[in-house]
Amino acid sequence: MPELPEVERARALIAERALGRRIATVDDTDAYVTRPHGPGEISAALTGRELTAAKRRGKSMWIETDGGEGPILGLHLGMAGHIIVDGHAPSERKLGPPKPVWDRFTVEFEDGGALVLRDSRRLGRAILDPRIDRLGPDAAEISRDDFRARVGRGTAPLKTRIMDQTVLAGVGNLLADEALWQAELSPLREASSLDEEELDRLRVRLRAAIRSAIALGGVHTGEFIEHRKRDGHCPRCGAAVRRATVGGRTTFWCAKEQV
DNA sequence: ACCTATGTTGATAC
DNA sequence: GGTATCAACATAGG
Repeated sequence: MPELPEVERARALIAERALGRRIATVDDTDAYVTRPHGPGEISAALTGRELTAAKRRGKSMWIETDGGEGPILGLHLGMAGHIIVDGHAPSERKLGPPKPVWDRFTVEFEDGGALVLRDSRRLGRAILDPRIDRLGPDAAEISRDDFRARVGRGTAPLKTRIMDQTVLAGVGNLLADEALWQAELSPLREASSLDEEELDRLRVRLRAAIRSAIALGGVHTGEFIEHRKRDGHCPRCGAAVRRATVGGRTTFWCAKEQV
């Protein structure tokens, strides 16, 4: 489920519970999650370092060490990853019974606690010195002018455009459907066909949806999300929701209101 | 049992 | 460069 709101909650968890602690050992033996690093490479770089900052842009987060002087640990939750610190999760939703094999990457501290990347699907990542320069501006921070210029162009469908992480960082499939529903815009609209009023409306609604999701616990708390299913109905007007594949992702929208 | 679906990203081809 | 498609992983559900 991780989109921007879930990642922000994970980042906040790290900031609250893991900063100021020194690394004793690192389990980086999952070669897939830590690719392209070799086994022991991340461990060698991080052992003995102190975690000093936890930052985020879109769905990517990273932890600085030794006041920014040490190596940077990049973390990505993929499609099913969670961050656990000393057994605490961000409490955004029930975690199923964890299996030890789901702990793909672990940082143990000198005080005995640990930070774990728990990921049933193994599509999360833990790498050194992640490249965040390819990401667009964070979806929660982007300015009005920047949003107009970056989103309002191209021939791709609007939904595809706002999910392009190089255009705007942080919007996933569910958040996209929620924001487009809030803004009453069709996911199929050609991105460059939006006027400034529509772009501004989308930005405002998107930011509101993000803030709400962070506060309430995740994107699944969105007002439209529970109606986002086959035979669902629009919670505003009652019209049947339409379903289609847009940009390779399953998409639901109110065909009556979203134009 | 078998098939389809799934919140992300990246590689590849046109 | 922009856009579309598929694959990577593993699990859940009809």
